[in-house]
Amino acid sequence: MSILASLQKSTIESLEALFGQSFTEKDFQVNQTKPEFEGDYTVVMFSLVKSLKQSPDAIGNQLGEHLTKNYPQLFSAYNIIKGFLNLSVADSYWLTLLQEQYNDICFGKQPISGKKVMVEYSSPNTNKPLHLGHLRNNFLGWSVAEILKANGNTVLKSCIVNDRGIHICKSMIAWEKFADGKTPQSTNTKGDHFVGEYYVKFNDEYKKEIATLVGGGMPAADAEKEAPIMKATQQMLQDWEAGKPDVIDLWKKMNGWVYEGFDITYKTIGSDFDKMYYESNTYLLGKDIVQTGLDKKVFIRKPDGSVWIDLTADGLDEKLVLRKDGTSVYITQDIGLAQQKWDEYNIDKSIYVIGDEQNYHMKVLQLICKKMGVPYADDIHHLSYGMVELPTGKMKSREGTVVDADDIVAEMENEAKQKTEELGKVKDFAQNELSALYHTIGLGALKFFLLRVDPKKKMIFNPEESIDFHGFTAPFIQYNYARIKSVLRKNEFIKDKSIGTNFLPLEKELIVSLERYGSVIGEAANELNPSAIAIYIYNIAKTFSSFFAEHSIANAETEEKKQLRLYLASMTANVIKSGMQLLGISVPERM
RNA sequence: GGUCCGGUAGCUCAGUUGGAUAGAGCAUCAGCCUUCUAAGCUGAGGGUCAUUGGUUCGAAUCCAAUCCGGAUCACCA
Repeated sequence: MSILASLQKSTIESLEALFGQSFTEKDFQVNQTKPEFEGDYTVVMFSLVKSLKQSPDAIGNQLGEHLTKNYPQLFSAYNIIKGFLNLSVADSYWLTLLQEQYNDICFGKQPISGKKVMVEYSSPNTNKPLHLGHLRNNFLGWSVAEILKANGNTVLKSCIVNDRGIHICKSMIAWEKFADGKTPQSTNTKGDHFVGEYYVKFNDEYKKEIATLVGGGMPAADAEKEAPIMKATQQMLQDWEAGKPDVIDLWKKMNGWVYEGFDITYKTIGSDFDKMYYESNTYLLGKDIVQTGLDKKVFIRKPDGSVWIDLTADGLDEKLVLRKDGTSVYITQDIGLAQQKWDEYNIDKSIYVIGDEQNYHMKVLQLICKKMGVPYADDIHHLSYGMVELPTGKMKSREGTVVDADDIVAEMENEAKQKTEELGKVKDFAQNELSALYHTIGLGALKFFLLRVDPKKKMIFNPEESIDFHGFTAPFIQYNYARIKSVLRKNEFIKDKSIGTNFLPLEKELIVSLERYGSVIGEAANELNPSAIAIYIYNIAKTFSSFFAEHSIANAETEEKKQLRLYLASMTANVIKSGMQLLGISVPERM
């Protein structure tokens, strides 16, 4: 049990003993004590004043007295300032914690609870390479999955690949028209980048054709539909759906190129999946559910044959679920795929990591599920994250204004290489060790940069300014980890040696922070928010860094102090490594 | 226009769900390497928490109105 939970429990027991009423942890608030006051945790008295009809200080005195007298193993002292009861946790509590946990790599994590969660993330299109926005999605999804695991859930990572549709046909048409038989191999280009070039080519050509038509006097709206390359693309989509062999062959060939490219990127950034869904397999799903919905009168069929759901009563609009020709739309397959996930895996919760531009869509999906009365409707959760934008605005693959994923990773690794060489601390590393280190630092800095902010906030990335390696960054945390490991390599624990009986302020601050790790994992899991972990780990590293500058471990005043500090350092290293792992960031033994 | 999200230091962001004098990093300035890794440490300056009103012991946090920015409201996905 965490010290916070113990404090809540003992406070309830004390209040009940003192005042003969029953209480819950919601009747009072517990905070960490501000550094300018004496104590570790603070119980705020004001909320108790009304029901107890006594002054805050009077209640605080009785409670503080009762807690220190009856729970001496937990609390050693108290003071009251303006209605805040500040409690000092007994040093023996922290010392015991340290002795028991200093070398436990599972510290803070929950045992398996049996809950099964699916996290869908990444969801790429097979007509272009991944960009910085996809990286935010990938890092978030992967990290949330790890955080949920650490909190006791069984997690399945899934991915729906957007591998068919008009946008895929666009790059296919452009390749047919302009490539002259070129391939990724013949041009020595990564497959996803190769295909992406033709997606851009399509749009260039499409714009030209529109301009010509408009120049000839056609209204712009008509020109968009009448442009020959667009008509050819639409014909190709129909041929694809009809299964025309040469189109299918081309589709398979070009998707194959993209997958070869994606495999490399996913391997580099450390994304993995337990289950792949392909839209080419799922796009017909959901049609039978629409029929059920019609029978249940959840959906309505209009005279032209199209099927709709009326969500105006819920503050939304009428939404199409089936076209008049009977073909399905985006939401139709999502309804079907949601069902399939439950049928296949018997999951308790389904999390979709999707950008906030699709908030409306996901709301509609959930509402439809509710109205259909499916049992999992409330267990669908949209983890909505903000877009990554450039100072000039949104990134657009069509127009080539994107920060490419492969490029930015390579740049970060290169940056790591330069800085490492400047510092010259690892001159004895072999070449493969060096490249591994650059990867760890460069990718770590990038992941941390994208994960340290609240997911739901949009973020602006300025390619002109390089991502920092100092301060609130992964390299700073990694650096502190490496410093600890260095100390631990040079100084051995002494068996059965006592670790003394008290703490200096920075030692205390560190152990109090370390103790909170489990609670932080719990919070991050509840809120699906990796930034909670990032901020916490950074603060641990920062506290350690101050401590490290202030006090010597190797030359501590006494053997006891040295042992205590070695334990503290060891536990700090474990928590840093564990927390960074939840973010998908590894930590080097040296740097 | 409807719905939703956001506005905190020059910049990028925290702010424990209503608690004590609003905190970090970057940038600026001043110190600190003959001792465990200076990708570091210590200190300084920097704030009308968009604005106005309300709720109460107490508001950056909750409510209302207003201003500004963004997303979305396709027989696209």
